[in-house]
Amino acid sequence: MKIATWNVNSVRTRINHICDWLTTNPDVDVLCLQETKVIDNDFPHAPFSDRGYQTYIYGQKSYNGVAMISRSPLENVQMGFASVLGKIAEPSLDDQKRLITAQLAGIQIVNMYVPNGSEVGGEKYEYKLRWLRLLKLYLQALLAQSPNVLICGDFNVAIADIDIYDPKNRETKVMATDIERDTLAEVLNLGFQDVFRKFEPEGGHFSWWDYRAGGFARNRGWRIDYHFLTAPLYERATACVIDKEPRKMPQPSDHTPVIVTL
Amino acid sequence: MKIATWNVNSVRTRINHICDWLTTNPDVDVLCLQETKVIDNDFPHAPFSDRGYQTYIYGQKSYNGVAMISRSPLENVQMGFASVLGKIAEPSLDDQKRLITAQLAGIQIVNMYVPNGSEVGGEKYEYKLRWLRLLKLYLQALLAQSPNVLICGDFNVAIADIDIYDPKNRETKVMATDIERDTLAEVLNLGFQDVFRKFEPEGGHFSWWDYRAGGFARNRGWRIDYHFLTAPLYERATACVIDKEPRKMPQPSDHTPVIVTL
DNA sequence: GGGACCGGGG
DNA sequence: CCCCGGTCCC
Repeated sequence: MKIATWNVNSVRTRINHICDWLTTNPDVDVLCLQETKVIDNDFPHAPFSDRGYQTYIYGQKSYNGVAMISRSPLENVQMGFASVLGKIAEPSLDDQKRLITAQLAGIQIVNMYVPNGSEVGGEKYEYKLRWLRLLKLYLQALLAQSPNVLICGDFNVAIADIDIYDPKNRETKVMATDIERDTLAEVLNLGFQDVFRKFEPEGGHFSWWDYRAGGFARNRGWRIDYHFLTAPLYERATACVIDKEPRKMPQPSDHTPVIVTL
Repeated sequence: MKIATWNVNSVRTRINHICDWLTTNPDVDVLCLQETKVIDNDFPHAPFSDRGYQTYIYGQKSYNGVAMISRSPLENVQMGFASVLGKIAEPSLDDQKRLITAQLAGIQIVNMYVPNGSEVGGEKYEYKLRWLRLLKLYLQALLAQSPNVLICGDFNVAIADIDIYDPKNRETKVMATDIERDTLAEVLNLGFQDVFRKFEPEGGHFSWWDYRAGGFARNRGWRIDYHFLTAPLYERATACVIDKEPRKMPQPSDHTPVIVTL
């Protein structure tokens, strides 16, 4: 089974890129999208259903939005924190549509778009940290039901220095501060491992390059898109690759897909 | 000699269409553009100079803007009413960049983008009529200097019922009212003839189709782009054609080129 | 419907 | 740098 994650930065703008990518990657079973940036009523279902995919969407206007595109029907699709946790202490953490989960073949797949955080120490940064803390409770609840949990998406955190083209002054950079790393580590310590690192110990592998200042041309990237797997899935995994091809196309997303093979 | 007029609805958005069109129409000597929608500092000169064309521009931010693209250098380029008339009674008629003229091989070529008028009877409609009245004085001044005057561009008036796909209720439609026609006729009565009609008496030939409601697919068009010629040039003319091909391309301008052969 | 600008977000 | 959503204009 192949599961992919891709922050597409608008599913409508990128629909042709996504369809072309599915055509050249027909063995991908589930594609997890982030930043669909579209309300559910306007989601382009037809391009996917025409190609034989099911679509599961959780969108909002303008910002955020996640979706799962699957060859086979998914089961028990749940959107947002509250759908899993019941009443949550800070309901505003579900205002932004960033989290969808479903089951396929005994695997609990969680697709997420972690808040970016904007500026270190700002209000959005604090929201990001609170979001990650609630994510821990959310995943605890899922882990209580299944040992096979895969979480993937745009985590907006480079978890190690080798995941940033230039980690200098990283404490000033959102996505790179110790507190973000530690807060995410608290989540991952529930029993999730970075499957990309099972196969690739070296740095210099990135999943996002800023549109500005020729980030991609100069390979000034960050690895912020991941698949984190619980032990049974981690053992099963036979590959995890970053596909840089879509980032080379005209008018690309700033992110590129990451694919895990189980 | 071939002279073309084309309202491109943004020269930057349409630059590839324009260059492709020049490549397939290498015998066009002068291309008059309207609605360049770009300030002079941002005009894309290079695509034209790379292909061996001179560029003469008179632009503004967002709206309006005209340009002349020529294989040979043009002479005595003048922008706006005041450059020809000196002080004008209503200087605001030069606030919008809609008028450029130059000479080539003894022909005075005038490239214009007549105000649209927005709604019949409104403030912009009145501005359009005043603009056309000043145009008459402007052309009188040019005619005093040369018998060979060609005026072309987007006139935003369908001069006869056969120039509208459906002339019903035309008194309510801007670009079709008698007062617009009469005001433009006052200009043309200085000695200009519609050279398209030298070769084509039938209706159903249009140069503009609204983007909305499938205007082009249903051929709901208007003929509002013209070449009007003084007698010596009118006699010389051997062809005048509307080239609908660019309007069939993806992401086209709503107007298509009109080419006169002298 | 499709340009352009602006302001917000990354 | 590029996306979105408003607003203006045609």
